[in-house]
Amino acid sequence: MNASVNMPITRERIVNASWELLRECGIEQFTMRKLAKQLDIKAASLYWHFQSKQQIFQFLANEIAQKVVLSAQNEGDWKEQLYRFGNHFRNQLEKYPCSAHLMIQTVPSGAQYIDLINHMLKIVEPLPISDRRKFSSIACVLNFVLSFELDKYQQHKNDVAMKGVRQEIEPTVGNLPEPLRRMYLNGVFSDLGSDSMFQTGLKILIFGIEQLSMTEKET
Amino acid sequence: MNASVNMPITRERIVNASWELLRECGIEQFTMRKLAKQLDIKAASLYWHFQSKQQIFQFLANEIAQKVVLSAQNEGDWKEQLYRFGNHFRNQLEKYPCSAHLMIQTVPSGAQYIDLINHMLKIVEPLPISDRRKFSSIACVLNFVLSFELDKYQQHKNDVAMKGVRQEIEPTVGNLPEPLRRMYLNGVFSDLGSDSMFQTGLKILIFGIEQLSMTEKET
DNA sequence: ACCTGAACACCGTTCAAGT
DNA sequence: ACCTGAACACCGTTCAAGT
Repeated sequence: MNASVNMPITRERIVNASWELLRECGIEQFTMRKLAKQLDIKAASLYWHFQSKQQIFQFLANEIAQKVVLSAQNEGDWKEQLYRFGNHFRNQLEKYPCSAHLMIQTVPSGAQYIDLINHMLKIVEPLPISDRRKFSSIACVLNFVLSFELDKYQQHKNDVAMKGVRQEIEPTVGNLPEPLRRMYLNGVFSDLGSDSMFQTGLKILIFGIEQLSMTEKET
Repeated sequence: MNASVNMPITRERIVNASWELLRECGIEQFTMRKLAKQLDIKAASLYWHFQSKQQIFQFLANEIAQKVVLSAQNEGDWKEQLYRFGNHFRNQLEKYPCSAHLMIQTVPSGAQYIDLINHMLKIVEPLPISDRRKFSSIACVLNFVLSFELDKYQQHKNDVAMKGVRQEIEPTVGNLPEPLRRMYLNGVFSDLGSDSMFQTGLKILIFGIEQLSMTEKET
């Protein structure tokens, strides 16, 4: 598959091939044997460079975290920063296949992951709330962005699975309960992973964090 | 394993055994062969009752969704309702093993899942915002609760994996960056899946949704 | 109708052996 | 140091055959 015939196998080449394989097959079809084939070696050879499949995934997740932190920029007050960061984070996730899956499956022990958390903590640092609440706040944002991408991936998978099998879902529209039915007919579901939905969610979170700080101040 | 020697295999018995197996092994070790062994039958037999492992998972997820909707009660204004529902949802998820995993992996096509969405939509129905924003709002809440349980599960897995290997994490505390270091020393991480963290997250979301409605009204 | 034996086409991982 | 052959201990799923 790979053009390079005799280039030595490096960690970097394995990582590149992994991204390619993830893009082609998705994470559930990602296989050590397929990965090896892509590099024109045998599966067993991979274990000289990485001690397990899980470790490869960890490495990929760390790479994403690193990219996110490195290319992030902080300007403006905490609200602007958090808003910008949310969007930036999402943009980065979209560049890598299965990125959200990788980050969720991963134990957040890598240095890059820690940097990511810390970067977010610094944004909410000036807020007049307890450390616990700061942490809760950024956990919300992090989980929101990740699960947003996760949902989009799931939905895309459903879409390709349902290809042409629309007749199985169409008849059920009739007995959808209200208000779901109305929303479905208004096409609310067609923009399930859309940008506007993301912006709304992020807005909710930032509004909420702001409000949390304000009520805290009073007490 | 099961006491019943000659009871016929029913869908219900398979489902019960599945819950048991999930509780014992977790979702990643859930195996058709193990499930069969628990019922004193062969793996192949399961395929007469369910067409695939995925379908069993779907069924379990639907069962959770159903329980959540059925035992939910709506009192008070939308804020109270949403707050109560968030807690109720989480309580139900905690009763079932791997519940969040099941619900995330699942395609939200089952009637029970639809009822769940619809139940939440009804709560935010009186809000003066567009349908799209209503949908975004409840998606946020849903994802929050699910990813909260997901994180807790992950963290628990890490804990048992790290059992007695503390010395590998302890030395790194020294070079944790600020403000993460301070928070770690203050024990913020010890209550990672705690109730107070959940309440804070939920509060943020509800505050945020409220704020969203207020700014919408102005325009 | 319901269950099983036996197989198929895979997995991740290990390890002695090769170069 | 780096790679492979061959195996181990599994998977989910199918299907002819049994009762």
